[in-house]
Amino acid sequence: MNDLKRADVSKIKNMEEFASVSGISRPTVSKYFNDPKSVRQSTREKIEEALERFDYRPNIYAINQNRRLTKNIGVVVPYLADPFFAEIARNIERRCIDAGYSPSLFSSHGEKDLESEILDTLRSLKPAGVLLAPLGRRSDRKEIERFCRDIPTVLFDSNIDGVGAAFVGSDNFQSVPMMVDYLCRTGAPPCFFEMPPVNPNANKRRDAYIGAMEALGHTPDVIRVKGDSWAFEEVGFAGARGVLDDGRLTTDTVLCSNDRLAIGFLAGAYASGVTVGHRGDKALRVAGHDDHPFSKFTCPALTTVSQDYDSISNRSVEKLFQIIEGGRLPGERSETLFEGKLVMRASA
Amino acid sequence: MNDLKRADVSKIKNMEEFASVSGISRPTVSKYFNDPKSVRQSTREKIEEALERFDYRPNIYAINQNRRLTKNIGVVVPYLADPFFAEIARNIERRCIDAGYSPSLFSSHGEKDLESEILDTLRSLKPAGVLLAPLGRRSDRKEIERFCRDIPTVLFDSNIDGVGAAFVGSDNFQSVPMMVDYLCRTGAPPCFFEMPPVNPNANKRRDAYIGAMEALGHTPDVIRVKGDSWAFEEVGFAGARGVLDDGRLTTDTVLCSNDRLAIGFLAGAYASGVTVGHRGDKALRVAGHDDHPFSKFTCPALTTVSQDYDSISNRSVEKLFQIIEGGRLPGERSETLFEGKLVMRASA
DNA sequence: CCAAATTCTTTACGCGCGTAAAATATTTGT
DNA sequence: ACAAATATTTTACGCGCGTAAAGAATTTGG
Repeated sequence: MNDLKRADVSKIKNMEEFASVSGISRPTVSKYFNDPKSVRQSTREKIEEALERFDYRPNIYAINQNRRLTKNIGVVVPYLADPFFAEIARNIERRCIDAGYSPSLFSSHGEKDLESEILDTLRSLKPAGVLLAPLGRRSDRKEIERFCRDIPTVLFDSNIDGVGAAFVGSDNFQSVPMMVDYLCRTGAPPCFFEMPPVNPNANKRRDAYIGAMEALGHTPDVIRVKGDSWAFEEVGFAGARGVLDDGRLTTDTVLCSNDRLAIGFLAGAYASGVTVGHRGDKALRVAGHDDHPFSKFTCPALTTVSQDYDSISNRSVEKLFQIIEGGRLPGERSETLFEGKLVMRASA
Repeated sequence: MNDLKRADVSKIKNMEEFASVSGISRPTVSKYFNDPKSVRQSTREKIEEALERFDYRPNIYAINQNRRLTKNIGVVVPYLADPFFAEIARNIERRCIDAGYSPSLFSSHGEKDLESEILDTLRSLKPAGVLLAPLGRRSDRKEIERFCRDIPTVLFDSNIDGVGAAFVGSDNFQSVPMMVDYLCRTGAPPCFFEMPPVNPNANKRRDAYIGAMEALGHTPDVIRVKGDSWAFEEVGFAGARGVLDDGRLTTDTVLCSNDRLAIGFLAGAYASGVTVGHRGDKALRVAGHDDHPFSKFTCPALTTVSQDYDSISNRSVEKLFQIIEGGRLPGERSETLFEGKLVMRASA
């Protein structure tokens, strides 16, 4: 009674106290918090009743110190200021929480050193698993390999051959040819507008473009502009102005290697007084790739290929849980590629 | 020697082992990790030398369990898919890391419940302090108040009167009148295009608009459109189409309550075939507020008021550190407002 | 109603580190 | 070179919880 009264005024400070006010032993309470279903129904009710009267949460530091494996999931994206990744991160976080894990979100901000730093930080978090969208070509491959050997890691968005337990992304060799095909059916064959590839997707898309054009009997025309930062819009803008003002374009149709580049391109075209749209009265057609959240709101709205955020994030998380809960069976490294869908808007 | 050899092959597993291989006692090593400058130079060198030979990092869970106060900083933004917040978060994270703290980033995703959940999670992280940009009107005020009583918290971007140790944001009553003044000098007085305010800034901006118009001898004209989600672009798009197609506009100049709304408005105007720009041959002038990272790339580029990301994030962090390191002196609740700068682009 | 199976309690130890106190060593100032 | 100031070592305890083992209590099945 004395204990109860004290606990009533001041807050519960540890599991011992909480166990006593709930009338259950501490080890059982501990078991409850690890998995509520692992204790008898009547016991569970007692605990949950106490949980309503007193607000107590186990100390996560003490928990994690003693568990072999924490319930933490690391989530790393290359660039959080890109709404594409923000959206995927959002999805992933929710899935993890729903599955009883604690996600921690990190952004490499396009910097190799920061990416490595983050991996180091993650190590000390002793996470159950990690979902990693690498920077790509900028990444320190060795570093990431080492990391993946120690901690179950699923790569997404940007692949690194043979690294990690699985890869989930989109199938550029399906989506790009589809877009090329569409553009050729509806007008002039496109040129391909790209910047120095900061990640492997960019390369694959170029190769896919070239293959698709050749398959259709057209000569590929790749235009590479300068700029290797993650400020894609800026690069696209400057590139467009350069290309347009110099009259370097041999076709009136431009396929950009991603939407952000296309958004910059559109702005550049506008600034140069070049009209864009799929209708005949416009000077140029411009298409992108990714269905970036803002692509709906460009002027004109951007024709693009949608990447299925939901599927990619869901599958990544599923894969990771399989590996974690399957007890780290090596199995084979799996690659899951989702197909893109053509999104026809006004720009092409 | 035996110890050394063992440590050489297998990795260092705790501070005890690391202390022995570095020839320093554990408590001193502990002191070093808390603050490298707190030990003698020669000792520090010995430790850092050992640190290069063996890669050891103290177990953060054990550290945080025993420290009265952790070195964690919580960072909460309302909506991470908004590049504005992504950018601020980036700045804040860097500052925290540089100051030797570990930031943890959370996004409320526009959901009240999630915001409260995050505060709960933060509590159990026992952070030294928290930087919180609240959802605003959607926030659970009581909940946030309780939180701020327990943990040193600096609010930013969106104020809640009297809550938290400090507020850092931008001065809407300076920036909006400045924009109104500019628009009136260069053309017709603007109407104000807004959505139901999800945060106090929206309200303040409307009031500032009304005040500024009256001060200039014009009749304010506030147009409110439907939609109370955080999908501002969508709301702006639909709102623009509605307003334009119905001919509800009484002026050719539109001031939007923020850039994201303006981006949607521009897309809507384009879709409705209404030209936008500051030059006389355009049908409409449109201005925004915030200097959103994408505002440079709209068509036409958006005239807006820049919020100084850097200053806001820096000052927020500074304030928090003052409070943390000043030993939680209550002091007075300070409010810091930064002035915006007019950014003249093509849209108005 | 009884034995078997399950679940709980008790007891006890350990995780890796912070931290305090007292003893010892090193540096500093003069 | 010596006393004072500072830094380090030793020793020891505790943080809050996971977890294991053994015995006591409860539930289950027939």
